[in-house]
Amino acid sequence: MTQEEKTARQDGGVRERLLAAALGLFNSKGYAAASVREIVEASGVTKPVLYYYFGNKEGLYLELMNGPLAEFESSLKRVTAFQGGVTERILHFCLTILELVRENVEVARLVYAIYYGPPQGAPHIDFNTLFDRMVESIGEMVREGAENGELRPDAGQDGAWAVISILNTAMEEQFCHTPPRIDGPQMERMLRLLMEGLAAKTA
Amino acid sequence: MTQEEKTARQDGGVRERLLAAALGLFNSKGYAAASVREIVEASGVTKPVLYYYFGNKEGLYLELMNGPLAEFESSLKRVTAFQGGVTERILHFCLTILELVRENVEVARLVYAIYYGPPQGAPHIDFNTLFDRMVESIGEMVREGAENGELRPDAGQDGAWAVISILNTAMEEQFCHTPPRIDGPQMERMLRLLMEGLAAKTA
DNA sequence: CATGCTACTTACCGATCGGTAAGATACTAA
DNA sequence: TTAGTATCTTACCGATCGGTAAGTAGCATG
Repeated sequence: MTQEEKTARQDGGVRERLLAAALGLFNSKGYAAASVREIVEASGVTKPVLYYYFGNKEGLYLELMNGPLAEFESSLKRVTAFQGGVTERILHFCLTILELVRENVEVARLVYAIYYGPPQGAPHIDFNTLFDRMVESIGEMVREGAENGELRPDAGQDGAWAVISILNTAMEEQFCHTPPRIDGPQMERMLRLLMEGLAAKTA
Repeated sequence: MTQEEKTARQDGGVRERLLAAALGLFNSKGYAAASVREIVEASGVTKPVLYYYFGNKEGLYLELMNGPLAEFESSLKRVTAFQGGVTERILHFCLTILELVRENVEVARLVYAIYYGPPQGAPHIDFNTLFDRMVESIGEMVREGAENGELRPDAGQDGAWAVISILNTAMEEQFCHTPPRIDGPQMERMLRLLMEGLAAKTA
């Protein structure tokens, strides 16, 4: 066996296979009802391998979550750098987030299931900071819009939450329906209707 | 033992206690992770009693769901009878639905967990018709408003879905946060902002 | 009192659960 | 070749799972 073959054994993709299988099964059955036995069977390895790589079921779950979460969080940071009028910035923000969700539907689905569902014995993961970050960013944009006269002065919290509602529901649609009943263009149109209600009155 | 005491034994509330315990545990742990043992323990009876009344775990779950679902559905029918301008009708509709959710937070929480989460081995319950009914009612009101000139002619699907988004997110807030970040009055303000964007242009 | 029914208990079942000890295999370095 | 390490397997563990058979207690009726 050569050095490359050693690499192949070391990096035979066991970790990735386990993570992929776990994602699928946690999504389709939930944490509690997805057994270690079926996860390893779907990965083509034996049970102690899972314990070798991840310590236990919880460790697998935490690693499954923490990777995409960090990625999503860094993407969230980047998207707030967009420049333009407030309406265009809000649209850009929401469309980018929605695209992110569409590119990671399975992970997003699991995140939402965890957020809305019971823990099922799974270790606690706090998604609030992520969602709160989005709420905050949108709130900041609406506030700026109200201050610079682009949006009505009383747009504030209510306006921000109305934007968040449209984004949130559009995101949820990506994994609740096949095909989703709301796509990017439709969410944009919805937001534009709302932004008209938020617009400063010039008459 | 008298006839009243017989009644007491027959109606000692065992069914209700089992349903209440199941609701709490399904909500806090999920269907799969909530065991029959802990449900009966929380009810103060023994395991075969659950099987006596409900046949099995699935039967308990189905009965737990079907009761409130039927109630929610009949409430939904009644709420569409309200008369008034389209904006007022939409507001009334959404506020009533939100109030219904607030009065049945535990059931609503479980419904959402089921809707967004994996089945966990639980029997399938179709919530789509319920949600679809709401989507349809709101769509109908927006359509009427566009036809009678109260709303802009292109309000249609996008406007309806924007309303649904706000209602949906407000509903979810009732069990995601304590206290919820969106209450009835705030949802109303959000909807009014949106309705301004949907309003027919008279200028 | 005997019988039948309802509501409930005790004790048990086979199956599956997450996890682990002991061992085997492959590889590398000395 | 030996020793150590990484990666993996077989076989097993105690605990819990949903479910059930057999029995008991309470009650009403004839």
